[in-house]
Amino acid sequence: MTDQTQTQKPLSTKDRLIRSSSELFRERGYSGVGVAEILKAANAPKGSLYHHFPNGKSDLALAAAAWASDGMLRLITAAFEPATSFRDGATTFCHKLAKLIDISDIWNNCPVTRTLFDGPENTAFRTTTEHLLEGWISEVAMHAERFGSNEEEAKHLAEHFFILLQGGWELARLRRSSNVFRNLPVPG
Amino acid sequence: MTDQTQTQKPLSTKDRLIRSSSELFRERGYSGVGVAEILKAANAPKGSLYHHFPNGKSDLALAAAAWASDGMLRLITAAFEPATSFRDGATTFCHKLAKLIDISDIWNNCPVTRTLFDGPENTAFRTTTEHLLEGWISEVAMHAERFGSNEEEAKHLAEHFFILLQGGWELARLRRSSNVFRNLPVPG
Amino acid sequence: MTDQTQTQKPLSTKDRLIRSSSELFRERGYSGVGVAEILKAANAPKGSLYHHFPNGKSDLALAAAAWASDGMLRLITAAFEPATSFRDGATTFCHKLAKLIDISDIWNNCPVTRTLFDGPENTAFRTTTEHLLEGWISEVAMHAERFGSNEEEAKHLAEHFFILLQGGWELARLRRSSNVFRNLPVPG
Amino acid sequence: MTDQTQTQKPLSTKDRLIRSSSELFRERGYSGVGVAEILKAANAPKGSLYHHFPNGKSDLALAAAAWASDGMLRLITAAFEPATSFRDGATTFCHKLAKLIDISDIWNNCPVTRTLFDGPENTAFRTTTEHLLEGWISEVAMHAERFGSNEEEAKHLAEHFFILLQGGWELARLRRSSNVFRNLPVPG
DNA sequence: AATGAATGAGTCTTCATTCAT
DNA sequence: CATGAATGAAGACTCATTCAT
Repeated sequence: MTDQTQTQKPLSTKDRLIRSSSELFRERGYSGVGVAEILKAANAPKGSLYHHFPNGKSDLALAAAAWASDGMLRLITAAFEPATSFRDGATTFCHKLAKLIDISDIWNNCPVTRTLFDGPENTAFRTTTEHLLEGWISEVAMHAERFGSNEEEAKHLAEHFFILLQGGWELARLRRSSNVFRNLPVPG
Repeated sequence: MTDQTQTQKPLSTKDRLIRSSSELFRERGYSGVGVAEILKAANAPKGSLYHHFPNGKSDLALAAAAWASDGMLRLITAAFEPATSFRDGATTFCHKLAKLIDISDIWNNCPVTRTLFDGPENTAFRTTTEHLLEGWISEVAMHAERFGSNEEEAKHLAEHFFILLQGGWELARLRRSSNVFRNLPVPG
Repeated sequence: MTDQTQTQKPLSTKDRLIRSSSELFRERGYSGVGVAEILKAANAPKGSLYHHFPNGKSDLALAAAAWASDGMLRLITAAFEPATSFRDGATTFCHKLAKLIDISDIWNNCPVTRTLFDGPENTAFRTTTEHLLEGWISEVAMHAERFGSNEEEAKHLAEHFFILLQGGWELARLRRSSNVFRNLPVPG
Repeated sequence: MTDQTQTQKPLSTKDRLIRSSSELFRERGYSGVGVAEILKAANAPKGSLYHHFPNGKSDLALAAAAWASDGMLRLITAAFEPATSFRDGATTFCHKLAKLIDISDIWNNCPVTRTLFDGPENTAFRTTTEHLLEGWISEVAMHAERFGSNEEEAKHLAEHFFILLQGGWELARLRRSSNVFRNLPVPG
């Protein structure tokens, strides 16, 4: 359904690095994952990382977060586009996310905050984090407007939903249960 | 009113270790803080950490999270006890937290998740995290019951509030603004 | 007058590699310069170094030192040929060198010792170093004979001058002043 | 005769690091020696270097150069103090140095320039290099004054001698012969 | 209870080189 | 000749912990 999952031909080293590291960072955070581990998971040789990502681990984390963020945007689209109302879209999104969590534990963490909030505190990390997460919010806001909200309302709805999503991830991790998302008090 | 703030006499080495590390862990996460840095911040001699905390950094992180969690519990009590309704208490809490964030950036992170979710994945960490955070939830639920909710409703209210709090911390960090808490859509 | 300076047409990749690396090696020594940096300075593609210099960096260093040594020989000739005495030639040489140092810092290092004494200790490096530097000495000795010295005297004069030159480079670097060469106690 | 050589009791880890690295740096230059090699030569564990020298290799190089420079100062004193004239002292120094070169090849390089001129180009390295080498020059100048030179003459004599010493090291290395020093055209 | 040296596994990164195209 | 991906050994350095005093 998406390039991310349907690809059949073997992935390039660069793509393997992005995907493997994305999963690892999401699971254990930027500082919790070593370069050696990433290389092993991606089945890539040591120096190859620095060919594709001159700044090494940090460059890779930025790319990994961006890639994972794309996945979230697709999930948002898949939930909200066919919906009949904002609340309907939000609820669908939560159930889809819960299902993904059940399938693979890595979904039980925000790929962006887990990867980038735990990283070095530099401009590149801040800028990318803002760009990606504000992208989620404006995407959701766009759907809210589509369902009749004015710009102001849409913005608030989207931010509210974002807060629930992030907080939901924390409670879901604490409770080790995807049901947190199934019961999320979604606005609308 | 509390040991945490009123103490005048010089703190013991152990207490200095707990407080200093608590701030550092909250700011940069478990893996983001080195033992050397903690010792320097606490002005504690090299080997002294292992005298008070035989298991070293991880023991200290558990103690630091517990100490910081106590501070949050006191903040909950201070907000909800004199309140006239759950919503009133929740709103007061949010404003108090926003003020603390304005005073010191370290409040702009959940001291427990930042310290323990980023740490080693072992039983002690899981158990302590659950104990501390569920403690927050049941404390809030207790106040909800006090304001008339039945047990079931109170539990939901408290969980909802917990989710908003955790999600609020993420958005506040993204936006670098304590106003996120002043505008939090508190339930009640 | 020389290929080295008058060439107008664009240099070949090989020549660009030799010139760029020669400057870099002279500035920072063999181990102080990375292959990547040389390729960037020469604007040469990655694998191209190994096309022209099968043994890579070390081959290139040998060629770079030889090229730079030629420049020194030309400087010797330019100073001693029109001179009226050995001392006159030596003094002229020192002033010419001082001027070059003022123009570009790279002249403030012996291109041969800086490039080859700092390199791998193998036969090729030793042989080339000897060949180049003894070439300087016999060139100077040749001029000494031209001015009337017998073979023995000429050899001593040339070695003495060589020692002053090498030592001068060290003191000039220490003092960061080309005047060291203007005041060199030249023999003759 | 000196602390440097007469010590009988086992050296501390720190001293072993300084002495071993001093020899290695003098032989192959700052960039030519790896930390692992130093640790092996000093029989010291990995982390121990950073306990004694917080800035690692560069700190160690500064200490090693200072230690070796002390040795040179002692050699200067031993040659000039009992001398009957500057030229006598200078000649004695050259013969002593030649003997040391015959005993151990490491003496056939200036311990300071080889260690520090090849290192990172920062203020600490520049300052230390100047301090140490100007120390040699003023020590020699002091002896020149003792033998009757006025301040100006003494300074020139010392600089001249320094240049011959440094240049001598280069020619001695090129020729692989300590006789260069035995025939050095010492001033006086 | 305090101290600072010792320890070595582990960190990320750079290196010169080789390979396939 | 040119290109850029691949390669892994080696680079310097940091880490939490242990030990002897």
